Amino acid sequence: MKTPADSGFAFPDWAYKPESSPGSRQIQLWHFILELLRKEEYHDVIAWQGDYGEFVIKDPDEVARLWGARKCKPQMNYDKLSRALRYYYNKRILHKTKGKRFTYKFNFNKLVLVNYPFIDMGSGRVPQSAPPVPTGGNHFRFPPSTPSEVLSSSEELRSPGMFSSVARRMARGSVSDCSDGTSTNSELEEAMGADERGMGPERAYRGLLPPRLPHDSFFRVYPNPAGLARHGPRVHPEPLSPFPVSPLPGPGGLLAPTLSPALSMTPTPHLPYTPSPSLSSPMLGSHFSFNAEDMKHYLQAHTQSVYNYHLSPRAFLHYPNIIIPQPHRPTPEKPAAHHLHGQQHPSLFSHSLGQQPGGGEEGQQYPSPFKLQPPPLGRKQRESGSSLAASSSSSSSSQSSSFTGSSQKINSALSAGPPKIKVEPISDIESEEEVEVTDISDEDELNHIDEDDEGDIFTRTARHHPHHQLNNHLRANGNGSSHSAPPHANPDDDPDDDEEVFKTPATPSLSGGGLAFPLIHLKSEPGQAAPISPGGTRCIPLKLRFKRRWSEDQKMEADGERDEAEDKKVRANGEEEVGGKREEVGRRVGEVENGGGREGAGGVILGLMLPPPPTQRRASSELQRATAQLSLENTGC
DNA sequence: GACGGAATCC
DNA sequence: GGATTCCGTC
Repeated sequence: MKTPADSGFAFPDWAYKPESSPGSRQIQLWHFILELLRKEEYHDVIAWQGDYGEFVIKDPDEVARLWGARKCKPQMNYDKLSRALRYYYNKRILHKTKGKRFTYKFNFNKLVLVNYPFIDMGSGRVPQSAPPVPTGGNHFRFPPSTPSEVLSSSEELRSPGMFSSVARRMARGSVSDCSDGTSTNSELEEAMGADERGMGPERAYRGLLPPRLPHDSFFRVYPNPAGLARHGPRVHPEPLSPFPVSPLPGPGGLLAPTLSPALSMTPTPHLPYTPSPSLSSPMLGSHFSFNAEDMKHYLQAHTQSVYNYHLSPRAFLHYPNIIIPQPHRPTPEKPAAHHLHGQQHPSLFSHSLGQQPGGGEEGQQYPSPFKLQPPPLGRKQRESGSSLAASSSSSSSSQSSSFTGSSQKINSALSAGPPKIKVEPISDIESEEEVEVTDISDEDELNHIDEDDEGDIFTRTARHHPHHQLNNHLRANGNGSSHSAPPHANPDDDPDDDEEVFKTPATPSLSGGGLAFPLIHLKSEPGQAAPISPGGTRCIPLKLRFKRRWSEDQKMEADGERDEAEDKKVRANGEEEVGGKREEVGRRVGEVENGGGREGAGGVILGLMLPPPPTQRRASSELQRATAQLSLENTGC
């Protein structure tokens, strides 16, 4: 059982970060930890112990030394290393086992979802050291509800040794170019068996993968488009529940997936198990058994759900061409239409999901079957009432392009009154306790998804996105399309943002595909004409929009000119107050001019400020000038 | 020992 | 971005 070297657990090449490439010093600490953990040579230094995924650093100094050697940081010590480990807390990669010294616990679920988002599901290799399937055959059993239900403490079972190939590869890639002669990697290399050394990466990994099933079969969406979301972990603990499972295959190897550790390392009833933020909560009260076919479906759904709701936005930065459905929600009762079938629009997935530098063929090989879907509406957002409805109703547009942290700034600028949306760093928003859902969906079946431990990263980051805000504002002003204004209307001079929004393929038209909502084109090719929304409304250039507003306000101001004299008298008494307002407005204008709002955030800010109250007419004038200037700067729509 | 902020490096 | 380094706090 515990023969990691023989397990053959294979990750596809794309699963390996370039940091893991041979000679790279950029190996991440958690990689390294796993690397050590799989080596029996280092079991006196660090070893799996305790609950599943839990390990103890038996010799902190030595681990630090090894790490330092690996990173060519001779000054490394446990204090520094532990600091690095603590940074993993927020990332949910790791957490501390309270009360146990030097004991940490991997959150493989998060670890893999973030770092191995496109784990190959077509490989025929299965981790033999994965948690066992008690019943064998094609059936899987979910972990016990509570740790107390399992008493077995087999070290072997605890140890997620299916990382063997990963670690093997990491070991291969961990050859340090340090010349101090203390390279940990040399030790690790030596620790590897001859068979491992003899097998090149191509054979050891890539060779294991094909033949693969096409993605459209692997990631085929269920007949019920909403089925994915309907099988949430807590409300409907059904086979599609998006929590990890032990994907051991049946004799026929129906699944035969090369699963992410998150999936494969799920504890079984034999394993002691302590709920962890992301592993346990969906499992609570779940005790299932189902066949491999169900498992396959689940895995498909799970994988897709990862992309819909759970994946770290960072992972998406590598997949710039994803098209995000832009739900138009005149009738919130149509959430099912959000779930698109990948095979229906294969062109949508023509973009590459591969992220391996220099390995573009991988991405071409595996076009994305995923599209982001509007996350469900959370309780808090639902309860927030209609005041937020306008914002929520267009949140779907925001999700399409808001994998940036910059939206937080915008959100704060937009927030008037008590914030209804809690904006947190990405690293913090995955907290199960902190999940706040903002979506346009009213369908309860969807809502529990966002209560997953994985959190709804996209949801929260997306809904604050300036694109969304601007679109929302434009709609509110009646200037925009009845549908979401394409983000083309947004000035986006920030090249950084360009990297963080999904790019739209040349053939993005899903509008004719029977979708109940139009797609939002997150980014168009340079020079591309403003798209026509499915409703037929052409994008109104921001410049023109500002111009209109400018004209209106000019007219209004001219009308109010007659009152100016009287106003001055009043102002003479209230100069201080008005000045304060002017200062405030000026400050906000300054934010715009200073680029305080990216991606058209200025328009958003301005939009919320308009029309100004009569007492701020002068400030409005300044604002208008700033607006005009801004509009001139924003040439594109 | 553990935690996390802050500055800094790469 | 992912550490590394330093440090104050508990």
